Amino acid sequence: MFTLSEENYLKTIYHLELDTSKGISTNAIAEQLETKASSVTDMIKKLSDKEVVVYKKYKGVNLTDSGKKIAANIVRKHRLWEVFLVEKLNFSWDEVHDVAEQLEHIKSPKLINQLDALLGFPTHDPHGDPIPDKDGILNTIDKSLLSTLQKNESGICVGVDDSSSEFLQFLDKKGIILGKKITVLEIEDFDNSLAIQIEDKKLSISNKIANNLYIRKI
Amino acid sequence: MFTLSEENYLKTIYHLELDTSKGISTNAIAEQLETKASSVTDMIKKLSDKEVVVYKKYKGVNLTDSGKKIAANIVRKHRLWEVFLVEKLNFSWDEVHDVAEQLEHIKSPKLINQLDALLGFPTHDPHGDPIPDKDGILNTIDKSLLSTLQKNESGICVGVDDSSSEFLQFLDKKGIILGKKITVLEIEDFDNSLAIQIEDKKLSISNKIANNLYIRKI
DNA sequence: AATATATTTTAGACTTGGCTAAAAATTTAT
DNA sequence: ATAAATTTTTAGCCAAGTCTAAAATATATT
Repeated sequence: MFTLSEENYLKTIYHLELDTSKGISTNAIAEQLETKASSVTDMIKKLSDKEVVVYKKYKGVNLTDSGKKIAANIVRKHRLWEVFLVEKLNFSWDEVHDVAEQLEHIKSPKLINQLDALLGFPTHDPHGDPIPDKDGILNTIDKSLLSTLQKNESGICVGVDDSSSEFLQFLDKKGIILGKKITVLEIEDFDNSLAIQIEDKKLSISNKIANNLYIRKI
Repeated sequence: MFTLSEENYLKTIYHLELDTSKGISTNAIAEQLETKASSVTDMIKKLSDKEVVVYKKYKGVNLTDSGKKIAANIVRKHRLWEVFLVEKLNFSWDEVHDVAEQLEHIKSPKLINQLDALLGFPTHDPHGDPIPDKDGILNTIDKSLLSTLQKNESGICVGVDDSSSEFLQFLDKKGIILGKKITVLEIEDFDNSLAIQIEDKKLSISNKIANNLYIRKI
């Protein structure tokens, strides 16, 4: 069994491993968890003793298969709870993260299986991130940043990179909603801002926005 | 804000105060929490500093109004989660306690209010215990132990005293369900066992059972 | 009322998870 | 290739929450 702290470390390493194939540095972990590298070193030793990570001094850390499974299960719980909060409890997608961060540590396999069923076995959370299955397998779909579309190309909005409250509320305000079709009408050379069409609305968005919004090309 | 441990102490004192009007002894708390009296003394000092309990050395402890409110809110969360598990996730009433024990510590007022609404503002948990309202007020109903009924008297089954898994499963097996009408057909002098009628079934139950089952007299 | 018994508190220690500051190893730059 | 800069680890300390053993207080007995 793992403590709250251990679970948070595993989850953090899991997320960091999705971006790089190398060993995860103590510094990178410390930054994510808002703690100090020295504390990370201590914790990694514990996790290494429990055989959920492999650790070579000064060389970074990686999850073992068993560690990966545990971490994926925490992510699974987090994302299922997010779906629950939005679908059943009328939370908006920018309100769910902190609560899911707490709920993900509840230990009860039956609870999660039943929750999964209640929600109709969702495959993605409210931000478009995939929900790992019971075995920790991630069903990743083929998504691209909106900024990679050429003029006159279209895509279905399928997720966000930045899922901060501010960004999500901004998208709400603009009427940008997952599942909607976006067409690039124009790309401005001088600042890479985009003129896009979503539903029957035309709007202009900055390059920064386009770099944080995922679409599935069509 | 209160730690997990502090919340568990407050909840325990709250429950103990429902039984006696005196100060709650450190020993009583230690027994409930499966810890040692010395640990309880330490924690009580902390809670006293935070002004959620009043404490006189060697004289036991009591909740302040503010402590009572906090404790009632934890109990409220516990019981709402129990209803959720039974009503929405198909848990049986003997499976909910341990999970609710975890869920009661999740901090999010919106979560609880929405959950309350989703469940239709229930007044009692699956064991018949009342759910404190937002202000911590307990809507206690007039209930008696089944063992207090005389021959040929009847009552509606409204709760259990012992809510251990074993007892609850026993009741399931016998077909004794909250809300059903029970009539005492016979009281045996030598062991105080009861012959009862519930729905169209007649069965015999021991005095121990009758001492753990609440009914509302009719 | 004095003593015996039971309860409660204090004192000191341990574990977990964290910190700072200094030392060690690694990487980058000259 | 060596010096400088950066990263990582080690060493030692701290707070929360718990424990055991001993001391203090309260309660029960004669």
